[in-house]
Amino acid sequence: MSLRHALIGLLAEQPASGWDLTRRFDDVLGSVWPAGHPQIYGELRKLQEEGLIEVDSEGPRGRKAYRVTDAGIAEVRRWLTSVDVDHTIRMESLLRSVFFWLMSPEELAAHLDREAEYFHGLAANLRELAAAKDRGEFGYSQQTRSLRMAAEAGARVTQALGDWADWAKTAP
Amino acid sequence: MSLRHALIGLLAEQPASGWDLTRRFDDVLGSVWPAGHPQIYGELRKLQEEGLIEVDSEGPRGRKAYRVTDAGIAEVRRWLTSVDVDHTIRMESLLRSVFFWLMSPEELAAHLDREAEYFHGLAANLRELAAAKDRGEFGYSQQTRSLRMAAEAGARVTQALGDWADWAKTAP
DNA sequence: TCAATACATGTCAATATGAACATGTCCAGG
DNA sequence: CCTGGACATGTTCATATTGACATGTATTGA
Repeated sequence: MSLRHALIGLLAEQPASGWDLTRRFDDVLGSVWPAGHPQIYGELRKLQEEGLIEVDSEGPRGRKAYRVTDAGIAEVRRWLTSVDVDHTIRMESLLRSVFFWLMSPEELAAHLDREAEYFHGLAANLRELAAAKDRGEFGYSQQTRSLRMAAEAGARVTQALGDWADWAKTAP
Repeated sequence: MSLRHALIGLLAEQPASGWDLTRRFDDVLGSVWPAGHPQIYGELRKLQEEGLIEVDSEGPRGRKAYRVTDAGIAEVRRWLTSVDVDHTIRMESLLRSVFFWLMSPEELAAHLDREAEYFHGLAANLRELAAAKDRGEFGYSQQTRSLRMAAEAGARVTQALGDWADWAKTAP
């Protein structure tokens, strides 16, 4: 389970509330690790009980911002450096491709058109995001450089999938 | 939830038991949609109750092979043609990249080396599988052609990730 | 013949995930 | 003033997923 480490990692950048983290998951991590607010609030409580994070400040409307502890940093670093990567790539697009033979040629062509459009569009967005980071629009912090690498990975993967859909349309 | 449709889809190729399906998930679908046998047996029972599959034959050691029904075919086709694709790509490799800044340069370099090796190796395997299919080693059925397309997608995505890891090693 | 291995199905408990419901606060604009 | 929208946190229920445990059968090779 990577959610806890992702939360600690995000808090290592800066203190944030459950609400903040929910939005960051929506924006940044939603496409690779979705998490709704019920899961996030629950996990934050557990992390606090375990001493990996602590309350940083309390704000208006019951807002509670958390901050990472030394133990939390150690834990996320242990995860990054000592825990084997789970290389499962859970992707419905790919799962469906195993069952393309159950679609008519027309249905398949329409499906591949939609997929190609989606992936090429996403790839373009990610390339633009990467270019903006290269232009320095987000500064040059270590965190930004990591996000730059993540954007590059996303751009390459979605480009590959868009190209694949184009290829599949013309495949034997 | 795609598990039920994946099970129906696999049964549409040929009747199979829970055991058979567990192995096919391990072999073929495990890297894009993992499922352990408890989940599979449970889902088969539900699918049978709903009339989407039925028992085809019973064999030694309590083996029960299922076969898809017309309703099952209709349901998987409905999924393929009418249900929006969930484009979430759940991938721990990519999630971790957002937190690379928490690793030392040496740790990161070692990590990227391992990732590059893993993805390039997997890409090579998938390309060889695709080539074997192109040589006709698995026949030329519609199902084989779909698996050929799936292998192509896997090869392109893993190649892109391997290339990305190489790129990231030299990134600013 | 006996033991190891592969076959085959299942339950149970714990955890993860997602959708819906519930509650209340702050702030901006009419 | 008051109302709608964004902020903020939670619970509850249903379902999905994983890992551990449990049971027993057929086959193969020593």
